[in-house]
Amino acid sequence: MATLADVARHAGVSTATASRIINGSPKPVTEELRARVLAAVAELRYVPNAHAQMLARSHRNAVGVIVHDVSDPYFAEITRGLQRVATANGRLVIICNSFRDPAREMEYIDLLHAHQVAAIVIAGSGYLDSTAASELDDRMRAFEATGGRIAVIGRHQHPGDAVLPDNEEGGFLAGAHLFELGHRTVAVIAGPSSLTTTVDRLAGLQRAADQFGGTLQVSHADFTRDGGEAATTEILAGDPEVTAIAALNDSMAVGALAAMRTAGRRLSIIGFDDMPIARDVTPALTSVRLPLTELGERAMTMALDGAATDEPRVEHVPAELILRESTWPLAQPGG
Amino acid sequence: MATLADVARHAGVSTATASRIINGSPKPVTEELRARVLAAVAELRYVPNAHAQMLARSHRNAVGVIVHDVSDPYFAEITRGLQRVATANGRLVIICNSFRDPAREMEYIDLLHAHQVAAIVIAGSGYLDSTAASELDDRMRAFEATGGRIAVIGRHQHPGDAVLPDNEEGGFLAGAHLFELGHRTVAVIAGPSSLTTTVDRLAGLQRAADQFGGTLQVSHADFTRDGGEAATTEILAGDPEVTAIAALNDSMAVGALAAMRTAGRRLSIIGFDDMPIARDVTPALTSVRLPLTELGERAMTMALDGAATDEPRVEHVPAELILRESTWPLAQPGG
DNA sequence: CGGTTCCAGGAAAGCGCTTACCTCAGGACT
DNA sequence: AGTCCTGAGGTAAGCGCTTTCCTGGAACCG
Repeated sequence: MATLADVARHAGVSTATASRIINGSPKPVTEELRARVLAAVAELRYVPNAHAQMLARSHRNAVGVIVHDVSDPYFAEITRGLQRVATANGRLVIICNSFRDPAREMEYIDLLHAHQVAAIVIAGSGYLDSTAASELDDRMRAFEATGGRIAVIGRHQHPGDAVLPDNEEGGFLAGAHLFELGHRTVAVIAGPSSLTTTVDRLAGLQRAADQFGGTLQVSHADFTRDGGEAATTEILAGDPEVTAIAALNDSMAVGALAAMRTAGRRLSIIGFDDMPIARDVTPALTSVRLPLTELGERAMTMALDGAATDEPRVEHVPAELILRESTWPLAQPGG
Repeated sequence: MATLADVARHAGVSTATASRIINGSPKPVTEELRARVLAAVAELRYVPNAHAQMLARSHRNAVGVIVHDVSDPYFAEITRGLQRVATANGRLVIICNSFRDPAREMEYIDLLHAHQVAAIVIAGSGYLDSTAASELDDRMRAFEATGGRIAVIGRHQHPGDAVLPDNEEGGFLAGAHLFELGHRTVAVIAGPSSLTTTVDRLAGLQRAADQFGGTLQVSHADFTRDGGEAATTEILAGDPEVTAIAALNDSMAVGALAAMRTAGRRLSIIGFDDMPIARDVTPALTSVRLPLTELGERAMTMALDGAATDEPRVEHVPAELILRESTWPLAQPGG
């Protein structure tokens, strides 16, 4: 493993000079030395040790990202936005999957902290469990105390920079849409009740139910396609009053579609997030859109130009109803 | 920012003792000192500087992953497998998106090299451009020369550890299936011709065509859904002899389905990769399955227990045809 | 020509940790 | 009583790099 010292020796200069040349420091250097050093670098295949650099400069270059699961399309979209902004700013991105486990999340915060990242972006619903939440806050605060910035996406209970999709409003939009179509009893396939996303969307749905005088039948699944399929199978076997389904994300809605196909039934269904797949299933899914990539971009932007302001900045991002073919007026089944 | 020295001072011990206690070194220490140090750690919210640790130990802990694009479901699946194995081994994973750009890929190799990762896994088709390929090889070799391990997924031209899905055989499977159903002229929506994945799958398809006496009409897209949709629109407007389509990945196949729906036409279509979405579109997509998560797991396993063997290890992973509803015998259109 | 500026380049002090080696008691042994 | 351990803890030498400060000589001035 070639070191700077090797390069310097090889080129017959001091490490100081070699370092300056390699990093293109403003200090003037003779062309000849520069050439010698560069030649040595090439010959020795020298690659600077990033850890030593980090230690010597106090410059923090990397940024950390904690998501529930990158391979979930929802987070994949967010991550895409995060990465775009980060790499545009020349930052190295370290991505961590928390798998919705607060403990793991804390570990990762410490890990990223230890790696001296300049900022951490945490995406994904928060935890209702207040012990977990406050321990997390502790960790975040410790990190921020050392000059790091934290931005969260969709986690409004954290007091700090945040970009917040309006989940409550989204829930209301979904509910209002269904009730306006004449549905009176709507089955809701919710996510885990420990997540704020679930709670918020549910709250919006409930507000719509109250306002339109409808009824909600809530069951809980795990935000996965298969969970949605299973939940729907039960719904179809249950209360015949149910004429429409609201799934709290598109993955579960897709599973619901499969269950209905299997059962040979067709209820109106609305999803959430408007993931790319929504327009490619049959019927194309009506969904409450959240601009995921944009959420990521905004959060990373916020995290990177941190320190500019000292008081928490909060950006709200509205939800939007995307009408497609999976919802129809109650009177004319079969849409 | 609290340092080890701060903790030591606070607890009234030397940094050596503090370090030993914090890292749980085997050296025996009085209970009292241990308690004092741990208390200081908690009070000061001390988090060790990972860079300093890396530098002091010569231990390499992180592993790097380079993929074309994590938010592409194909790579999301692979990444999932990579992560599973890596975190199970207590490794930090650094994920980099090359966006199919060899130059960026080289940058990332150097970056990961600089970060002293223990291993690098590169997933995704290689580049046919021989200049790019050889420069890449150069970089990899330099990294390996310092004791790092490299494993590639689906890139057979790299001389080193590799796990290789059998793309050629997959292409053959797809072609054979279509020709056996009685189709004689098959339109192929290929990926960029600069990628080996494209070339290999195409070769298999061609072998099937030769063997069954069929004809291929190849057009190139970019492996995206929209690219597939556009290509299909052209195909439908072209040669009426075409009765089936082979898309070289599922994303493009999904786009093709959309184009057919728009045009009101229904040709048999087969996809590639068997991504999760394949079973949820209508008609459900017949596809050549590659065990993506497994590819990731195997590659990471290989990369991590490196140095065990010195000669390159190559694992071949077979492709498998998954029959669904998007292909049917030529005689009975409408499947 | 002596003195003042410049300027290219080097010496060396860290950055925050780990760890090999050393010290110093107290106890066991001959 | 004198020698040797042995266990608990400290000292300090790096790990590979950056950067401040210093040096020696060339260029410039009156």
